[in-house]
Amino acid sequence: MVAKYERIAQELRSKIDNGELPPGSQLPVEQELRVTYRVSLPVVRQALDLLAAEGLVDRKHGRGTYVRHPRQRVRRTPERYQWEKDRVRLPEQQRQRTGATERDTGLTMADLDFKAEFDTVAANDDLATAFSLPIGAKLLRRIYRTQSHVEHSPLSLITSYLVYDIVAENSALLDARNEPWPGGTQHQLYTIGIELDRIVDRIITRPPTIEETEALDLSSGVPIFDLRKISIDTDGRVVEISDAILPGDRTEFVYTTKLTRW
Amino acid sequence: MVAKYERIAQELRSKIDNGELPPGSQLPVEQELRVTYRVSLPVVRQALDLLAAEGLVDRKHGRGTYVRHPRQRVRRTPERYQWEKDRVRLPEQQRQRTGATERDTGLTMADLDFKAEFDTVAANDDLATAFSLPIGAKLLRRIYRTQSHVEHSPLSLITSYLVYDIVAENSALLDARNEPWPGGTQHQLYTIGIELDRIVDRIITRPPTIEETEALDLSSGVPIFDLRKISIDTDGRVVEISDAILPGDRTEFVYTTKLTRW
DNA sequence: GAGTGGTCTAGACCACTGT
DNA sequence: CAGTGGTCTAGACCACTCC
Repeated sequence: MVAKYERIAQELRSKIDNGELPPGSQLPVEQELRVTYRVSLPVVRQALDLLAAEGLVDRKHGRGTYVRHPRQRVRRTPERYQWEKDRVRLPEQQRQRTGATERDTGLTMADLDFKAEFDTVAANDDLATAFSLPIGAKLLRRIYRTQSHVEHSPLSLITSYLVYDIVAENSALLDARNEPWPGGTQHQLYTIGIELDRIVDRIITRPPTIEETEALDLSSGVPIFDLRKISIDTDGRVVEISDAILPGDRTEFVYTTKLTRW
Repeated sequence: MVAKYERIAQELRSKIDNGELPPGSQLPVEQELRVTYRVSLPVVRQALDLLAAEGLVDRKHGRGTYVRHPRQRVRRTPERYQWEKDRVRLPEQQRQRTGATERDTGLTMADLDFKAEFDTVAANDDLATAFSLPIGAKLLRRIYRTQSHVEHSPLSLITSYLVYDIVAENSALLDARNEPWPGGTQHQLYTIGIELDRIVDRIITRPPTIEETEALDLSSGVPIFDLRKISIDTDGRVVEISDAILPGDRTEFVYTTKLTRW
């Protein structure tokens, strides 16, 4: 026995697949579907909610239900890390020109709404393990919100952790008003004599929390990427951990693995 | 004005967060919540459905609603590619010992339910572009389902594409009955004189389709990873494209980027 | 103001799970 | 068989969007 709402969803799904309902087009309104399929309103709504959870349609209050456009994904590759490192030792004027976010998005600083907040926190179990520090160790936490006023651009929520005692050596690094810092974190670390040896990316996916949904303006059903970036210096020390929340429908990761020749 | 179902969800959410409702514990049944919050049943259900979509609880028909356990994630790293390549030129007996899946999961072939189906398809726009071939080019499509009878292990759905005219040189490669092939795809390619130079991983995330939900036994709200692996040989030719669907709650990717020294 | 989706009520009956 | 979640009805009223 297939449920009615499943059957309705199935029929709409195939109309979307075969192009009868192309991206951007409006689905029949709830009342109309109620009549066509001879069901009560909640059943129609259940079918549409299901399609929304699958990412096929967008429900817009007061306007209608629309077939979702496939999103253009912004590609993220680890080449950015080497690019950042190469910029560190350039003169400030050149470093200032553009940051990594602008490089990724193609937007200029004027289009971006940049916010940074700093505070200190005690390392929890998770962070302490990652840093190889005792639980409770003092960390500088930096929270970045990059928003854009122009549409269709990727946003992100980034939380970065640094070991407080290490970065306190340069007090300018403790003040959020110095952000955005020309040359980014790698240059900040450079000011206290730290050179990065490698960066480890760990990628997971999950449904967003309510806050993430709002901050990233996610449609219902869209999952998020949670990227943890671990920066390790030339002494093998973990010097920064950065957690980025990225919209799952606007992001793709590309990593190339070179194999040794026979 | 906060909706009632939102308020109920919020209250249950905090009880889960603060440990009052630990992982594995059962939530109050719908009827009980209906009384406690003085709302109708659909409202309670809406709240619980929301928590399920967020991945916080599992709804089990006929049994109750339970706080979900955080899943142990299986780590996927690109080191497996080099490992596979190194195995290619070992004697068959050693290659036979274990495959990549077993290496990843720690399970032996006896625990795994392995299925392979081969057919040929015409390259669509997407595949033709990736292979740098004309649309309609003949491809060998290989579909693998790896399931496990023991619990808590990762499953995957893999679709692999090879250029038909290239692999037809060794007719053994066209027959699904030769799977699982000791040494995997890299060894199969080796039999026709192909050596891989590099592998490009492209990772996206999205909600699962109905079929994927069933095949991977996903709880509601769990997104999936879609990993496209592009294998490029020493002549710079794309020789294999493999699309893997992986459960989002049981998978993590780890990639290390080595930076050049100053 | 008209059209649309969002929330909610107060029930009824069915399907699955475990004893 | 009892307990639980799954589906469905037939309404009512509210909130948002756009003209």
